[in-house]
Amino acid sequence: MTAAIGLSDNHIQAFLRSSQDSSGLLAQYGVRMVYARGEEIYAQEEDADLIYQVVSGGVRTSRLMSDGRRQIGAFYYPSDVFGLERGVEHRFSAEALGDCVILVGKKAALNLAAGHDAVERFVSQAVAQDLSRMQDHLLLLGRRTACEKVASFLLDMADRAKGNTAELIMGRQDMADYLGLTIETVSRMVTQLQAAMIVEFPTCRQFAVRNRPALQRLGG
Amino acid sequence: MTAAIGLSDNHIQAFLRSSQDSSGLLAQYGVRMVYARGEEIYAQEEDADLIYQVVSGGVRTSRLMSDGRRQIGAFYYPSDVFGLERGVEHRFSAEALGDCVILVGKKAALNLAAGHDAVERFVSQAVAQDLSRMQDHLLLLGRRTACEKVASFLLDMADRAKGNTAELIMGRQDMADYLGLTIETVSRMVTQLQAAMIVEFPTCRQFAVRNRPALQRLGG
DNA sequence: CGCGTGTTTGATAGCAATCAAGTTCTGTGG
DNA sequence: CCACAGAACTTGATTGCTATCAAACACGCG
Repeated sequence: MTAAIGLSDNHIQAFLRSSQDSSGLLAQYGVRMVYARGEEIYAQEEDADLIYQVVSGGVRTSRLMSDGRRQIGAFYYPSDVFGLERGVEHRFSAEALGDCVILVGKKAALNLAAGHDAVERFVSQAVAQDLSRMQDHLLLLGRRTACEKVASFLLDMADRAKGNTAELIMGRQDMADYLGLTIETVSRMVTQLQAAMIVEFPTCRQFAVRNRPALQRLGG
Repeated sequence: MTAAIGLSDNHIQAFLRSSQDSSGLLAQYGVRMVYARGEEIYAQEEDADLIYQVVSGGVRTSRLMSDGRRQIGAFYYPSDVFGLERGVEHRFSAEALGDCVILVGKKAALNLAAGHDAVERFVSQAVAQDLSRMQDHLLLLGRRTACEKVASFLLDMADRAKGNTAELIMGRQDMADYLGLTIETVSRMVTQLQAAMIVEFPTCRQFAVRNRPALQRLGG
């Protein structure tokens, strides 16, 4: 799983533990939890001031409408912090994409243990990242075509993996619910991008970027 | 303008100034600025740690793609705080919808003047609201039909005005760019909702909710 | 009153959803 | 190791919603 972004578990642990900045906060004071594929990490209506950080595996946040339509809010990879979006009442739930390890900490407890400032820096940095990603997501959903959505998504995944190849930790349905498309349309666009020699999928969960400029023209 | 949400400027001033909570922070320590209709409050690439609060009038945040497509991130009404979305680099710009008055404060200066805790409470509350609204917006853009989008929007506007009537501070193009639709489709859906006796538009900027349950069934 | 901007309405086209099979992949048990 | 069942993915045919193109209509303002 961690191989998907090109880092070993050891590297990530080292990074999470580094105390130069506040990014190791949860590694020091959080509780380590293990979730199985599909398991719920928190529910749509539950309320608590918990902060989460991915160690290995991946997480999605999602919201289900009464008629079954679903929107995925974001995908989180190792080192990403999530669970911040639940202010007064939170509206999205979080689920494990595959088997994964998550660090969990209570904000109030972290304040006591690590100091108010460190927690604030930690949280506000995570919030800034979340807001920024969410803005990109808004533009994607509102103003891009199906082809652009998929291109943009693959570009984003490749960038997170810091390379031209990446392993997708989610299936087509999750991609569709993130992009505001149907599973069939996602599949067709992937086929189309492959036919255009822009990306290559050895398997449906792995891909390589073959023509990055073209991909950027579509999705950047 | 302030009449749009059913509060006089005096009421708003009183509210903004109240020192029981941190909501009067900018009223005490911020600078009062006046912007004309359409004027830019901050640009897409500019970077500064300024916080803004609407006193009267309204504000939109928007992002423009190179080919002219535009996505509006949010609309802000009197007492709303904005400008928080610009973490590392901010991607949206903010413009005045009509002539409006805005309070502006530098975060660093506010920390000195009002204390770290007060500023943090102020900011984190505003961030929570922003995140929550943004999540609703994501669902709206990704998984709702044109009719549902417009219904949801009108419901939201009526709720913000705390009543069954409201004055829209934005035109059809702004609505369209917020909802991820074209101006023609927005217009058609408004006509349709009117024909169904669900809402009524005396003028294109004013409306009354006639059948709230029906509107909620569509947009809730 | 006439112009310009903003909105509505109409006709048509096109993209993505839906409905419907196939095909590949994955995990399990023989 | 192979055979099989179920799930996930892909492909095809068709429909339908929303965009696009085009024109008429309202409203505010000089």
